[in-house]
Amino acid sequence: TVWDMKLSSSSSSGSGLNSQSEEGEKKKCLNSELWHACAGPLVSLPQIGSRVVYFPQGHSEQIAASTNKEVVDLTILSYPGLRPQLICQLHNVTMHADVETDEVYAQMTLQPLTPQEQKDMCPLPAVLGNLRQQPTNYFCKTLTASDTSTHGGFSVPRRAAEKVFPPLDYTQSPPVQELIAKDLHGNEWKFRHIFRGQPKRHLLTTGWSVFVTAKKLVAGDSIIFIWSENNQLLLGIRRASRPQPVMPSSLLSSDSMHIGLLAAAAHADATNSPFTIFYNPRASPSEFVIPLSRYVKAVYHTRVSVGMRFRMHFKNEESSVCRFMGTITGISDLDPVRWPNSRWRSVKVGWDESTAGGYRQLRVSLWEIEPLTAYPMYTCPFSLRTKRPWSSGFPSI
Amino acid sequence: TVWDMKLSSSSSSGSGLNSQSEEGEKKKCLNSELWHACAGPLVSLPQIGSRVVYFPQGHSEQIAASTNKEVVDLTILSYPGLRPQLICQLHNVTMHADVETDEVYAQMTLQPLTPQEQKDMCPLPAVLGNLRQQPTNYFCKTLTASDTSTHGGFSVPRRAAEKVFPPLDYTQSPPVQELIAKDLHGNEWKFRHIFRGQPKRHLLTTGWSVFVTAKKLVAGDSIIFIWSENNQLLLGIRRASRPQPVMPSSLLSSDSMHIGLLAAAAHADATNSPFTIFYNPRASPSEFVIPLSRYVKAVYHTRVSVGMRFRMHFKNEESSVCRFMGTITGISDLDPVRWPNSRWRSVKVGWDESTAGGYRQLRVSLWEIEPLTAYPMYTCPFSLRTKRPWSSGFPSI
DNA sequence: GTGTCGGCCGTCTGCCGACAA
DNA sequence: TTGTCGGCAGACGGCCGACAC
Repeated sequence: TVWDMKLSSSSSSGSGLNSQSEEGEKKKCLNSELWHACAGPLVSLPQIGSRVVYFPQGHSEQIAASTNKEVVDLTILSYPGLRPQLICQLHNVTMHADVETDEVYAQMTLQPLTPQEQKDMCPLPAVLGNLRQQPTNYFCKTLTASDTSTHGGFSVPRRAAEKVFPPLDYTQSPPVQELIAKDLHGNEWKFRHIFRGQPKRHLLTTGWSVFVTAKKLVAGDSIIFIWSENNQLLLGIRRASRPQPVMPSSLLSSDSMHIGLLAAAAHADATNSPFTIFYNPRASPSEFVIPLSRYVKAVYHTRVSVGMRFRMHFKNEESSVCRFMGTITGISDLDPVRWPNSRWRSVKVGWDESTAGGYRQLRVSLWEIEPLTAYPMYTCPFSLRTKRPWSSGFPSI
Repeated sequence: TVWDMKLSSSSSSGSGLNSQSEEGEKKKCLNSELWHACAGPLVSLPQIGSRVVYFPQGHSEQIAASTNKEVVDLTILSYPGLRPQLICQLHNVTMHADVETDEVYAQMTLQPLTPQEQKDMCPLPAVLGNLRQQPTNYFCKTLTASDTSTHGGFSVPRRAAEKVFPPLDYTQSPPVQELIAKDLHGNEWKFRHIFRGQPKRHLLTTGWSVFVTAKKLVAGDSIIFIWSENNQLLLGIRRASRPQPVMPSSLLSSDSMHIGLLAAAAHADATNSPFTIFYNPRASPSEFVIPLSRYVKAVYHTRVSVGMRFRMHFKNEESSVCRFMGTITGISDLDPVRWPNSRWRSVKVGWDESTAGGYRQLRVSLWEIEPLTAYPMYTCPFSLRTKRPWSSGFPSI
C-alpha cells in the first residue's frame, strides 16, 4: 500500500506563515498547506518579492505537455529578441485549483529587470527556500477498489485517523462523530466517521459516496486529509490518471499559445512591464520559474563536467519522493539554433537503472541535479571526456 | 413549447454535399448536417478554397467572451504591423465538437494573400454561400422537467417521431422498436422507442436516462434528432445555459492568449504562411471570418449613411432566427487608436424595440445588416447628419 | 491492520396509464 | 397533443460484520 504520512507531532512553530495565507483573502487565495500537499513534496513556489529566472522554453514545454500537441511550425518557437532566460522580479504568486478537476496550479506575476537593475544586483542574500510548505499533520491514501465502489464507504488507516481526525469518544458503542472537511475551493463535505467492525477499524460512511461521485474519484486516485494550523479539517485530491486525454483547446491553436507566451514575455521584457504566467506543477515536466539564487549557485558556483556523477530527486506517480543516480554524458545547447546559450536542459545525462530510465528525461538543467563531488568519482562506464567545459566564458549577469 | 421543426419532405437533392462529408475521414471530420444543426440556423462556414476576410478584433472578442476576462494591458491589443483585416485563402475547415460538452466549433487554416495575389484578384465570381447546410429531416425539442427527471423517459412530439424516426410496426401492441443514434463524436446511443399510453404517444424509455446523465442535460437544454442522408439516426444537443461560468484557463493568461492570436496572425501575414484559428459559433459574439465576396459587396457596393434604416437577423436562445429593425446612428472606428480604419463594428446603431435592445450590440459590421433602400426612409428620430461619409477614400484591395 | 465479500434493508430508478392543460 | 403525477416492482446504494491476507 502506498503511503505518504507525516506523523511528526504538529510542530506548529506558529507565526511562520507568509502573509498571504494569514490574510485569507476572500476567494482569491486558497489554503497554502492544502495547496502544497496536493502539489506534492517536490514542488516549491518562489518567494513573493524575490528574484527569479524565467525560462520560455520550459513554459513552452508545459503548453506542449498540456495540449499533447507538437509545435507544427517550428519557426515560431523562437522569437526575435527574446532571450532564453529572463531575470525577473516576482511580484505576486497566487495559488489556484481548477474548478472541475481540483488540479492545483499557480499564477505568477513577473517583471523583467531593467539592464540597470541587473547591473546593480549586489551579491545575493542567501535566501533560503520557503520553509514548511508541506504540512506536518496530514495523511494521503491511495483509494482502493472498495473505497471507490458504491458498495461501501472509505476505510481510514488507523494511524491516520488517530493523528489527523479529532479524537472519538470511545465510551460510545460504536464511537461515532461527524467530520466536516473543506476542499480547495472552500466547499464543505460532511462525513460520518465511525469506529466499528471486527476487528475494529475507522470508516467514513455517510457522505463518502457523494464526495466520490462529485469529485469523480476512481481507484488509484489519492485523497489527502490535513488538520490545519487553525484547527480545521482540510481535504484535497491527487489524481492518478497521468494520461489525461487532451486539452480540448477549442479556444486557441497550440501554435498560437506558444507564440502567445513568447510574445507576452518578449513584450514584457522590452517594456520592463509585468506579465502573468500559470505554472501547473502536475502537468509541467520541470519548473520553469526558479529562484535566482538557485540559478546562480548552480550555474556559476558549481563546477560540473562530463563524466561527473550526480543525484536527482523525483516524484513518482503517488508524489512520493524517490532518488536516482546518474552520470553526466554531455553539456550542450538543447536547441542551438533557436535558443543558443540557453541553460535550459543543457546537461545530457545517463541514468543508473536502465529499466526505469526510459521515461525519465535525457536532459536536465544544472539546478535540478546534485553533483556528487564529495564522493570519489566512479570510473565512468561511458569514459567520455569533457568536450566543452562551460565553466566560464558566459556573460555575467 | 419551443419548436424548430423542418418537416419539408426530405428534399434529398442528392450529391450536393461537399467532398468533406462524403469522405467520412476517420475521426477528423464529423457529420456536417449534424454540426450545422447544432450550430444553429444562422451559422454558415465559408467554402474551403475560397477567399475570406479575417478580423483579429473579432477573434479577440471571442477570446474575451470565452475567458470572461477583460484585457488587462491594453497596449497588447494592438500589434505592430498587423492590419485590422486580412484577406486570406481558406485552405481548410474542419468541424469539431468539444469532448466534454459537445459544443461545436470549427478549425480553419488561413493563409494571408501576398500583395501580388491581392492585386491580381479579378472581379469576384458571385460565389453563393454553402447551400443546404441545415438538414431538412430533423427536429429539435427543448427538454421539459419531465424529460430530464429520473422519474420517466422522453416524450417525443408526434409529428417529429413520425417524420424523423423509422416507422413503427403498428400491428404490435404496443408498437416498439430499438433506435440507435450517433452523436457528434460517433458514439452510439440506444433508446427504446415505444408508442403507448392513453392517449397514445411516442416515448423514449430505456436508454434515455443514461443519455441524460452522460450528457449532463437539464431542463431547458435542447435535443436534436436527424435522419441523415445516408439513413442513419443522428443526435445532437444545444445547451440552454448561456452563462457558462468561466473557462478555467489554467494554461495561459488571457493576455497571452490575446497576444498569441495577434502574433500568430502577424507572423502569418509577414511570411505569407498558413495559420490556424478556432471559431466557436455559440461563444463568439460575431463571425470574424467572412467570405471575401460578402465583405466586398457590403463595403464597396452598398451605400449606407447615418439615418438609414436596416434589418438584421439574430438567433435567440433556442437558436431560432428572429429579425430586428434599427437605424444607423453613426459610422466610425470602433477603436481609432489601436485599430484605425477597421471595418469591424464600424456602424453604430439604434434598435427599434428598446426593451430587448439592451443586450444587443450597439455596434455592428456592415456585412451583418441589410439596408432597407427599397423602402421610403423614415424620418430618423435622432435626426443625425452624415458626419463622415465612408463611401470612398479607402485603399482599394 | 485493512481489503473484499455476503447479507440485508431502504431508497430511488424507471415503466405504466390516469388526467388535465 | 403532451406535461406531470400516483402507483408499483425491481435495481441499486449503502451500512453491517465475517473472513482472509
